[in-house]
Amino acid sequence: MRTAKGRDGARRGKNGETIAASIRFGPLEHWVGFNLRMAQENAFQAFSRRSQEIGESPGRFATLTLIARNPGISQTELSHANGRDKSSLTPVVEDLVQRGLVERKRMREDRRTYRLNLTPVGKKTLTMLTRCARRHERGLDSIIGSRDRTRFLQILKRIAAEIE
Amino acid sequence: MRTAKGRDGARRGKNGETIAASIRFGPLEHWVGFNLRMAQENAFQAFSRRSQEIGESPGRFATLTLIARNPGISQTELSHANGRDKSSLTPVVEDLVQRGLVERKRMREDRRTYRLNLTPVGKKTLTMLTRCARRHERGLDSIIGSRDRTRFLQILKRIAAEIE
DNA sequence: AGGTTATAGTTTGATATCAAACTATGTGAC
DNA sequence: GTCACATAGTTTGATATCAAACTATAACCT
Repeated sequence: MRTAKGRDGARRGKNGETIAASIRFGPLEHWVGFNLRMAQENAFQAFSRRSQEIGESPGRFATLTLIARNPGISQTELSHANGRDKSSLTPVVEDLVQRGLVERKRMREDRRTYRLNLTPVGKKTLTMLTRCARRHERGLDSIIGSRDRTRFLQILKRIAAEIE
Repeated sequence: MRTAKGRDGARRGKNGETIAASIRFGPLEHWVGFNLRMAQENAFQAFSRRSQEIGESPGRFATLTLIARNPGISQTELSHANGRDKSSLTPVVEDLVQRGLVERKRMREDRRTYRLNLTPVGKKTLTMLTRCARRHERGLDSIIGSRDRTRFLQILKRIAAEIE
């Protein structure tokens, strides 16, 4: 076990174990890009664990929410709203339809387009996932602190919207 | 062109185009997890475009920086520091060694472990990538604003460290 | 109508990632 | 010394993603 090899200072890896200590991050330490990635990936992993407890993939959550809130949404609209390429959505929708969470109908007016809607089963699943997400958010909130939360969220939104 | 189909309100997709408008995000709007993902992914894409201009993959940047700052680091230490599984690093290191950016030597004391170091070519590449990253950071800084930057960074670090 | 162009969704090929199984070395107990 | 166990790195198999090519419809212009 040669983790701390003479130098000192401890740090936590994503599974909570103490990692090699003594790692120098140099400029990464102070750069937003790197820390944004670390925060997002760790938060995503945490949510992933939670949603696996109820047997759903974490990526399904935003998809189901967007369908629930926008009944009849098309796949392309959905993929944009969710920040993914439309081609990524093909297998996801296929799976959701397969498992009876989502209903998919061709539009009359434009037979290229599908309309997506949640089935009752889909709504039930979304309810459970939403409970998961709320617990997850409570965890995040307690880390961020209620004083900074609004500002923090605003900055995240601005980054997503304005970075070029 | 049937993007805005009677409803209103505009929004920007990741390539800057106006997207379907009228999408309702429901609770996602106010949730940190979702907005963290959107911010990170858009920021990463932006950096990706920049680093492609100099012909390097964006993921190489953190890797090279960590090697530069921790000469002789092992692959496992590096993967932890970078928040990736050690197995993900195998092809990356192979590529970097192949292209002469990184030098890789077996340790005497422990012949399971490799030591990684930058070659002169690797250092030069890192210098260019660092310039890219600095431009990227300036973009982020101007979005965040200097008043909130420190606090924002601190929160990101706390999320990465504390979320479970 | 016919031809051009745009759009919705799928397919295909590439990349990045993880987790678990594996190989090889090393460490410690006895 | 030898056997059980731990560790460093690789391999393998699965997943998620993108981008570009493709199919089918639709819209528009003449």
